Amino acid sequence: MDTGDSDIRMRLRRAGLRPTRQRLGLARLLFAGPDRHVRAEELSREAREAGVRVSLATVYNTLHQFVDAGLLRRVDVEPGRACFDTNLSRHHHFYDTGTNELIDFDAEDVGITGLPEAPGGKTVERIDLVVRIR
Amino acid sequence: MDTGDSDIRMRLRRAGLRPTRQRLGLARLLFAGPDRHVRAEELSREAREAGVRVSLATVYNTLHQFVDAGLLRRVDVEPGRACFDTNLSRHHHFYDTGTNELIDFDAEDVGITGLPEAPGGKTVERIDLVVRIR
DNA sequence: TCCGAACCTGGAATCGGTCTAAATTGTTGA
DNA sequence: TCAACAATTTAGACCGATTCCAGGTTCGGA
Repeated sequence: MDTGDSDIRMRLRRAGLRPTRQRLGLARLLFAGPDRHVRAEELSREAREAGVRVSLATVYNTLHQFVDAGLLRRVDVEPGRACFDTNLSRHHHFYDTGTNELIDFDAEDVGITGLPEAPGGKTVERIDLVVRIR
Repeated sequence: MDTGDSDIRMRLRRAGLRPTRQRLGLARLLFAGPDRHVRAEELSREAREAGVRVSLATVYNTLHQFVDAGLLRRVDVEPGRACFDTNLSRHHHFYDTGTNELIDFDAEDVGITGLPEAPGGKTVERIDLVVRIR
Protein backbone atom coordinates (compact mmCIF):
# COMPACT_ATOMS: atom_id res chain seq x y z
CA MET A 1 0.00 0.00 0.00
CA ASP A 2 2.98 2.25 -0.40
CA THR A 3 2.72 2.09 -4.17
CA GLY A 4 0.21 4.91 -4.36
CA ASP A 5 2.15 6.95 -1.87
CA SER A 6 5.38 6.83 -3.81
CA ASP A 7 3.57 8.35 -6.76
CA ILE A 8 2.09 11.12 -4.63
CA ARG A 9 5.39 11.65 -2.85
CA MET A 10 7.07 12.23 -6.16
CA ARG A 11 4.42 14.64 -7.38
CA LEU A 12 4.66 16.62 -4.17
CA ARG A 13 8.46 16.66 -4.34
CA ARG A 14 8.33 17.89 -7.89
CA ALA A 15 6.09 20.74 -6.72
CA GLY A 16 8.53 21.63 -3.96
CA LEU A 17 6.22 20.34 -1.25
CA ARG A 18 7.49 18.07 1.48
CA PRO A 19 5.52 14.84 1.70
CA THR A 20 4.36 15.33 5.27
CA ARG A 21 2.02 13.08 7.19
CA GLN A 22 -0.82 15.60 6.75
CA ARG A 23 -0.34 16.11 3.04
CA LEU A 24 -0.06 12.39 2.39
CA GLY A 25 -3.17 11.70 4.44
CA LEU A 26 -5.20 14.30 2.60
CA ALA A 27 -3.82 13.20 -0.78
CA ARG A 28 -4.86 9.65 -0.04
CA LEU A 29 -8.40 10.81 0.74
CA LEU A 30 -8.50 12.92 -2.39
CA PHE A 31 -6.93 10.65 -4.96
CA ALA A 32 -7.65 7.09 -3.83
CA GLY A 33 -10.78 6.46 -5.81
CA PRO A 34 -12.72 8.00 -8.64
CA ASP A 35 -12.69 11.71 -9.39
CA ARG A 36 -14.52 13.83 -6.89
CA HIS A 37 -15.55 17.30 -5.82
CA VAL A 38 -14.85 18.31 -2.27
CA ARG A 39 -14.94 21.32 0.00
CA ALA A 40 -12.48 22.11 2.79
CA GLU A 41 -14.88 21.58 5.67
CA GLU A 42 -15.92 18.23 4.23
CA LEU A 43 -12.36 17.01 3.69
CA SER A 44 -11.51 18.04 7.22
CA ARG A 45 -14.34 15.88 8.55
CA GLU A 46 -13.29 12.94 6.39
CA ALA A 47 -9.74 13.23 7.65
CA ARG A 48 -10.92 13.19 11.24
CA GLU A 49 -13.07 10.14 10.57
CA ALA A 50 -10.17 8.39 8.84
CA GLY A 51 -7.90 9.07 11.80
CA VAL A 52 -5.75 11.57 9.95
CA ARG A 53 -5.02 14.30 12.49
CA VAL A 54 -4.89 17.60 10.65
CA SER A 55 -6.09 21.09 11.50
CA LEU A 56 -8.62 22.95 9.41
CA ALA A 57 -6.04 25.61 8.60
CA THR A 58 -3.78 22.93 7.16
CA VAL A 59 -6.61 21.51 5.10
CA TYR A 60 -7.07 24.94 3.52
CA ASN A 61 -3.34 25.42 3.02
CA THR A 62 -2.96 21.98 1.49
CA LEU A 63 -5.87 22.39 -0.90
CA HIS A 64 -4.42 25.65 -2.17
CA GLN A 65 -0.96 24.18 -2.49
CA PHE A 66 -2.37 21.24 -4.43
CA VAL A 67 -4.14 23.64 -6.77
CA ASP A 68 -0.92 25.57 -7.31
CA ALA A 69 0.91 22.30 -7.90
CA GLY A 70 -1.64 21.26 -10.52
CA LEU A 71 -2.90 18.31 -8.48
CA LEU A 72 -6.35 19.83 -8.05
CA ARG A 73 -8.53 22.25 -9.86
CA ARG A 74 -10.62 24.83 -8.12
CA VAL A 75 -14.22 25.32 -9.21
CA ASP A 76 -16.05 28.53 -8.37
CA VAL A 77 -19.71 28.21 -9.04
CA GLU A 78 -21.32 28.42 -5.67
CA PRO A 79 -21.15 31.83 -4.06
CA GLY A 80 -19.30 31.96 -0.79
CA ARG A 81 -17.52 28.65 -0.85
CA ALA A 82 -14.87 27.01 -2.93
CA CYS A 83 -15.02 23.52 -4.36
CA PHE A 84 -12.02 21.44 -5.37
CA ASP A 85 -12.08 19.01 -8.26
CA THR A 86 -9.70 16.07 -8.63
CA ASN A 87 -10.60 15.69 -12.29
CA LEU A 88 -7.75 17.32 -14.20
CA SER A 89 -8.87 16.36 -17.71
CA ARG A 90 -10.49 18.90 -19.99
CA HIS A 91 -14.08 18.97 -18.82
CA HIS A 92 -16.98 21.22 -17.98
CA HIS A 93 -19.74 21.11 -15.38
CA PHE A 94 -23.42 20.69 -14.92
CA TYR A 95 -24.49 22.60 -11.84
CA ASP A 96 -27.74 21.59 -10.25
CA THR A 97 -29.08 24.81 -8.76
CA GLY A 98 -31.50 22.84 -6.63
CA THR A 99 -29.05 20.50 -4.90
CA ASN A 100 -25.82 22.48 -5.45
CA GLU A 101 -24.41 19.33 -7.01
CA LEU A 102 -21.64 19.49 -9.60
CA ILE A 103 -21.41 16.91 -12.38
CA ASP A 104 -18.49 16.70 -14.81
CA PHE A 105 -18.74 16.13 -18.50
CA ASP A 106 -15.98 15.67 -21.02
CA ALA A 107 -14.93 18.72 -23.00
CA GLU A 108 -13.59 16.73 -25.96
CA ASP A 109 -16.92 16.47 -27.74
CA VAL A 110 -17.86 20.08 -27.07
CA GLY A 111 -17.32 22.65 -29.77
CA ILE A 112 -17.43 26.37 -29.18
CA THR A 113 -17.47 28.76 -32.13
CA GLY A 114 -17.75 32.48 -32.60
CA LEU A 115 -15.76 33.55 -29.56
CA PRO A 116 -14.39 37.07 -29.87
CA GLU A 117 -10.71 37.83 -29.44
CA ALA A 118 -9.55 38.25 -25.87
CA PRO A 119 -9.60 41.99 -25.18
CA GLY A 120 -6.48 43.97 -24.47
CA GLY A 121 -4.21 41.45 -26.15
CA LYS A 122 -4.64 39.12 -23.19
CA THR A 123 -4.27 35.39 -23.64
CA VAL A 124 -6.96 32.84 -22.94
CA GLU A 125 -6.10 30.75 -19.93
CA ARG A 126 -9.11 28.48 -19.84
CA ILE A 127 -12.73 28.30 -20.90
CA ASP A 128 -15.23 27.31 -18.25
CA LEU A 129 -18.65 26.17 -19.29
CA VAL A 130 -21.28 25.81 -16.60
CA VAL A 131 -24.62 24.34 -17.61
CA ARG A 132 -27.11 25.25 -14.92
CA ILE A 133 -29.79 22.64 -14.54
CA ARG A 134 -32.81 22.44 -12.31
CA MET B 1 -35.07 64.11 -15.43
CA ASP B 2 -38.02 62.40 -13.87
CA THR B 3 -38.49 60.53 -17.12
CA GLY B 4 -36.08 57.82 -16.10
CA ASP B 5 -37.70 57.53 -12.72
CA SER B 6 -41.19 56.99 -14.05
CA ASP B 7 -39.85 54.06 -16.06
CA ILE B 8 -38.10 52.57 -13.04
CA ARG B 9 -41.12 53.25 -10.85
CA MET B 10 -43.26 51.26 -13.22
CA ARG B 11 -40.84 48.36 -13.40
CA LEU B 12 -40.66 48.22 -9.62
CA ARG B 13 -44.44 48.41 -9.33
CA ARG B 14 -44.82 45.60 -11.79
CA ALA B 15 -42.47 43.51 -9.66
CA GLY B 16 -44.50 44.28 -6.55
CA LEU B 17 -41.82 46.55 -5.12
CA ARG B 18 -42.68 49.95 -3.71
CA PRO B 19 -40.64 52.71 -5.32
CA THR B 20 -38.97 53.91 -2.14
CA ARG B 21 -36.34 56.59 -1.89
CA GLN B 22 -33.62 53.96 -1.37
CA ARG B 23 -34.65 51.73 -4.27
CA LEU B 24 -34.98 54.68 -6.63
CA GLY B 25 -31.59 56.02 -5.58
CA LEU B 26 -29.90 52.69 -6.11
CA ALA B 27 -31.70 52.10 -9.39
CA ARG B 28 -30.52 55.47 -10.63
CA LEU B 29 -26.94 54.54 -9.80
CA LEU B 30 -27.31 51.17 -11.47
CA PHE B 31 -29.21 52.02 -14.61
CA ALA B 32 -28.31 55.62 -15.48
CA GLY B 33 -25.49 54.94 -17.89
CA PRO B 34 -24.01 52.05 -19.78
CA ASP B 35 -24.19 48.46 -18.57
CA ARG B 36 -22.03 47.71 -15.60
CA HIS B 37 -20.90 45.15 -13.06
CA VAL B 38 -21.10 46.05 -9.43
CA ARG B 39 -20.70 44.51 -6.00
CA ALA B 40 -22.76 45.37 -2.94
CA GLU B 41 -19.95 47.01 -0.99
CA GLU B 42 -19.10 49.16 -4.00
CA LEU B 43 -22.68 50.26 -4.65
CA SER B 44 -23.04 51.14 -1.00
CA ARG B 45 -20.03 53.43 -1.25
CA GLU B 46 -21.31 55.04 -4.45
CA ALA B 47 -24.66 55.69 -2.80
CA ARG B 48 -22.98 57.36 0.15
CA GLU B 49 -20.90 59.52 -2.19
CA ALA B 50 -23.99 60.43 -4.21
CA GLY B 51 -25.81 61.47 -1.06
CA VAL B 52 -28.27 58.57 -1.17
CA ARG B 53 -28.64 57.51 2.45
CA VAL B 54 -29.08 53.74 2.51
CA SER B 55 -27.80 51.03 4.82
CA LEU B 56 -25.64 48.17 3.63
CA ALA B 57 -28.37 45.70 4.55
CA THR B 58 -30.77 47.51 2.26
CA VAL B 59 -28.24 47.49 -0.55
CA TYR B 60 -28.07 43.71 -0.26
CA ASN B 61 -31.85 43.39 -0.01
CA THR B 62 -32.37 45.65 -2.99
CA LEU B 63 -29.84 43.88 -5.20
CA HIS B 64 -31.51 40.55 -4.51
CA GLN B 65 -34.96 41.97 -5.12
CA PHE B 66 -33.77 43.45 -8.41
CA VAL B 67 -32.39 40.07 -9.43
CA ASP B 68 -35.69 38.39 -8.58
CA ALA B 69 -37.53 41.10 -10.48
CA GLY B 70 -35.36 40.50 -13.54
CA LEU B 71 -33.77 43.95 -13.41
CA LEU B 72 -30.33 42.55 -12.67
CA ARG B 73 -28.43 39.38 -13.24
CA ARG B 74 -26.12 37.83 -10.74
CA VAL B 75 -22.71 36.62 -11.85
CA ASP B 76 -20.66 34.17 -9.81
CA VAL B 77 -17.09 33.94 -11.04
CA GLU B 78 -15.02 35.44 -8.32
CA PRO B 79 -14.64 33.23 -5.30
CA GLY B 80 -16.38 34.44 -2.20
CA ARG B 81 -18.26 37.43 -3.53
CA ALA B 82 -21.23 38.08 -5.73
CA CYS B 83 -21.27 40.47 -8.66
CA PHE B 84 -24.37 42.02 -10.21
CA ASP B 85 -24.68 42.72 -13.91
CA THR B 86 -27.06 45.25 -15.42
CA ASN B 87 -26.67 43.70 -18.86
CA LEU B 88 -29.76 41.55 -19.34
CA SER B 89 -29.11 40.51 -22.92
CA ARG B 90 -27.79 37.05 -23.77
CA HIS B 91 -24.09 37.36 -23.18
CA HIS B 92 -21.06 35.68 -21.69
CA HIS B 93 -17.98 36.94 -19.87
CA PHE B 94 -14.29 37.35 -20.12
CA TYR B 95 -12.79 37.17 -16.67
CA ASP B 96 -9.38 38.71 -16.19
CA THR B 97 -7.79 36.60 -13.48
CA GLY B 98 -5.16 39.25 -12.93
CA THR B 99 -7.42 42.24 -12.29
CA ASN B 100 -10.65 40.39 -11.41
CA GLU B 101 -12.30 42.40 -14.15
CA LEU B 102 -15.37 41.11 -15.96
CA ILE B 103 -16.01 41.99 -19.60
CA ASP B 104 -19.22 41.10 -21.44
CA PHE B 105 -19.47 39.71 -24.93
CA ASP B 106 -22.56 38.99 -26.96
CA ALA B 107 -23.80 35.41 -26.96
CA GLU B 108 -25.56 35.70 -30.30
CA ASP B 109 -22.52 34.83 -32.37
CA VAL B 110 -21.41 32.03 -30.09
CA GLY B 111 -22.24 28.46 -31.01
CA ILE B 112 -21.92 25.54 -28.63
CA THR B 113 -22.17 21.99 -29.95
CA GLY B 114 -21.81 18.53 -28.51
CA LEU B 115 -23.31 19.20 -25.11
CA PRO B 116 -24.53 16.03 -23.41
CA GLU B 117 -28.09 15.68 -22.20
CA ALA B 118 -28.77 17.16 -18.79
CA PRO B 119 -28.47 14.26 -16.33
CA GLY B 120 -31.39 12.97 -14.35
CA GLY B 121 -33.94 14.37 -16.75
CA LYS B 122 -33.28 17.87 -15.42
CA THR B 123 -33.86 20.88 -17.63
CA VAL B 124 -31.22 23.37 -18.63
CA GLU B 125 -31.78 26.72 -16.98
CA ARG B 126 -28.89 28.64 -18.44
CA ILE B 127 -25.44 28.17 -19.91
CA ASP B 128 -22.67 30.31 -18.53
CA LEU B 129 -19.47 30.63 -20.47
CA VAL B 130 -16.50 32.20 -18.74
CA VAL B 131 -13.36 32.80 -20.75
CA ARG B 132 -10.51 33.25 -18.30
CA ILE B 133 -7.87 35.58 -19.61
CA ARG B 134 -4.60 36.74 -18.18
C1' DT C 1 22.98 13.88 14.82
C1' DC C 2 22.05 18.75 14.32
C1' DC C 3 20.16 22.83 12.44
C1' DG C 4 17.50 25.76 9.80
C1' DA C 5 13.80 25.97 6.85
C1' DA C 6 9.48 24.25 5.97
C1' DC C 7 5.50 22.94 8.13
C1' DC C 8 1.52 22.53 11.31
C1' DT C 9 -1.40 24.27 14.91
C1' DG C 10 -5.23 26.55 17.76
C1' DG C 11 -7.25 30.49 18.17
C1' DA C 12 -8.08 35.10 16.86
C1' DA C 13 -9.29 37.90 13.14
C1' DT C 14 -11.41 39.04 8.75
C1' DC C 15 -14.66 39.06 5.11
C1' DG C 16 -18.85 38.95 2.56
C1' DG C 17 -23.24 38.37 3.63
C1' DT C 18 -27.69 37.45 6.43
C1' DC C 19 -30.85 38.01 10.34
C1' DT C 20 -33.55 40.46 13.79
C1' DA C 21 -36.37 43.46 16.15
C1' DA C 22 -37.62 48.04 16.36
C1' DA C 23 -38.45 52.41 13.94
C1' DT C 24 -40.02 54.45 9.64
C1' DT C 25 -42.58 55.15 5.51
C1' DG C 26 -45.70 54.05 1.46
C1' DT C 27 -50.47 53.10 0.36
C1' DT C 28 -55.14 52.66 0.74
C1' DG C 29 -59.89 52.91 2.14
C1' DA C 30 -63.13 55.67 4.72
C1' DT D 1 -57.33 64.11 4.39
C1' DC D 2 -55.86 60.84 7.52
C1' DA D 3 -55.79 56.75 10.26
C1' DA D 4 -54.13 52.25 10.00
C1' DC D 5 -51.51 48.71 8.46
C1' DA D 6 -48.30 46.40 5.70
C1' DA D 7 -44.01 46.97 3.41
C1' DT D 8 -39.59 48.74 4.07
C1' DT D 9 -35.40 50.34 6.28
C1' DT D 10 -32.01 50.23 9.78
C1' DA D 11 -28.17 49.37 13.14
C1' DG D 12 -25.98 46.04 14.91
C1' DA D 13 -25.61 41.27 16.17
C1' DC D 14 -24.62 37.23 13.97
C1' DC D 15 -22.94 33.66 10.62
C1' DG D 16 -20.12 30.42 7.88
C1' DA D 17 -16.09 30.27 5.22
C1' DT D 18 -11.56 31.45 5.07
C1' DT D 19 -7.15 33.63 6.33
C1' DC D 20 -3.81 35.27 9.58
C1' DC D 21 -0.55 34.81 13.28
C1' DA D 22 2.79 33.46 16.56
C1' DG D 23 4.72 29.64 18.56
C1' DG D 24 5.75 24.73 18.56
C1' DT D 25 6.97 20.62 15.51
C1' DT D 26 9.04 18.01 11.86
C1' DC D 27 11.67 17.17 7.81
C1' DG D 28 15.94 16.49 5.35
C1' DG D 29 20.50 17.71 4.10
C1' DA D 30 25.30 18.25 5.80
